[in-house]
Amino acid sequence: MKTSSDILPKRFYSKKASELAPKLLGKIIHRKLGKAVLSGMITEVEAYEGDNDSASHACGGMKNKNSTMFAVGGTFYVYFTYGNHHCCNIVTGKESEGQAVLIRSVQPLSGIDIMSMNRFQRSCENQKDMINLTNGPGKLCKAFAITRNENGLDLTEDTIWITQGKKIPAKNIAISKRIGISKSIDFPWRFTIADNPFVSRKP
DNA sequence: TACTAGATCGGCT
DNA sequence: GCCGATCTAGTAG
Repeated sequence: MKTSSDILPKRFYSKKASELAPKLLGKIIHRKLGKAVLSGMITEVEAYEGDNDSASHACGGMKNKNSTMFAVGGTFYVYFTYGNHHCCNIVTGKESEGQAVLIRSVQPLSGIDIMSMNRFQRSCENQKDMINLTNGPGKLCKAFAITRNENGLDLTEDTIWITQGKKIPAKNIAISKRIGISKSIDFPWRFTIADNPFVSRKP
């Protein structure tokens, strides 16, 4: 069991989104749910910056919907899209910069039965179910029971927090173009752990 | 296995 | 109205 000293400090999040994103790979995200704690290793992320990034929610300035994205680095930003999907982001940089890293996939580590019930209303039966549990932004939010109620949380507090986890060597990080957007699609700001099956799509 | 379309709803035009 | 940082089921090959 991790201790609180492993929680990544606020200053860890003070970098630009595109610099921080690869460093988040291999980190462990934890989410307290009642008496249980769900956790998973981050395997896939995408960076979204404010300026020069027309795909970012922050592009065009602060609005009601995206105001959390302009919070200080280390804040959790959750938004709702396509009718029934939530996506979760980690805000980076300084306050009012509007940068964030989208978490696209994690590898389930603990609380797997609870995640599976959240998503399938049944237990995982095989490896395929395990992968399908959290290999996409909407999927992992459902498995972790993340909704807009969690928007704006501080990632150094004890509801949702991130710990050091495993260090991923640079050569095991695959870089590719972002997925699922129609603007600024050429930015190489998608980072995945090479050879890890828990990603939404191979680069 | 690969591609296509429908679901579904909050916020912006 | 329309569109979206998605997912799933369905059809074709």
